[in-house]
Amino acid sequence: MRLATWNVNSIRQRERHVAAWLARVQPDVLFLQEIKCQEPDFPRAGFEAAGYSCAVVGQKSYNGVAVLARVPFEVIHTALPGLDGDVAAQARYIEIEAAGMVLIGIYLPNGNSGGEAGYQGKLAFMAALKARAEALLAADRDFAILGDWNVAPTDDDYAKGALSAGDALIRPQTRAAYRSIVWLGLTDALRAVHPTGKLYTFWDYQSACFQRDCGLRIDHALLSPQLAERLLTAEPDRRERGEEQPSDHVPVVIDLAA
DNA sequence: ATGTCGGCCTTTGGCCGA
Repeated sequence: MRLATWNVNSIRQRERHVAAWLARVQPDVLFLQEIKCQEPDFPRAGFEAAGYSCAVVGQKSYNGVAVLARVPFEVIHTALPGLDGDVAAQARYIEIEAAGMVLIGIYLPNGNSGGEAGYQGKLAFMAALKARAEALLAADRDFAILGDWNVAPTDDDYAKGALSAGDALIRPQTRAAYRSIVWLGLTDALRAVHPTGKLYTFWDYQSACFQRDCGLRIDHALLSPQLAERLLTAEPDRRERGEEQPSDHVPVVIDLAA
């Protein structure tokens, strides 16, 4: 079972990249973030022709998530249960059931815009996500949460100079909230496979960041305990960042046994 | 060197978000 997540920074700009990537990597389930369109404008036809069913949670201009899957699935939630306020109206969450698992795709608020209220929205999203994970653990479900978390969990997870001190991606409260989710008993798949050292999933378009490997690890896949026992590999696909007109994020691919 | 993208309105440039 191959799971993946990719912030594509506009699906209409990246349709060909995604189609080629599906053909090359053959994921069973791919979560997308920042599709930046409403559901009717999602270019589903090409993906469906390639054997991938699509579920889309879109909005105009910003945000937007989707899932493409070549295994049968059912959409369970299109918004994060328990979340209120402005951020709750944004297209940032999709939850499906597939192959006996609950699979969640998220686009967590960046938290650097909108002042302190914007940052509080990020924390509110993380609190509600923690509650959702707790509920799934209590129900003894196998689950994974994949997506753009907009959190660089430790100092190994961003290049020096890639972020300013006080950035919402590394604020202590941000990291504490991330840890509190992991510490429920989940496994950060990339770090389970690559425990130390530089490991990035995003390079800013500005200042030749990719050429200088001035990146961030902000796209994560967290696995519930029983799924973690099935973890085989977890890799960022850096190759995609070197393609023509790439997204600023690369896909993260997780392989589970059976 | 406030540097690059994407979307959209205020629309052929400026703004926001990232």
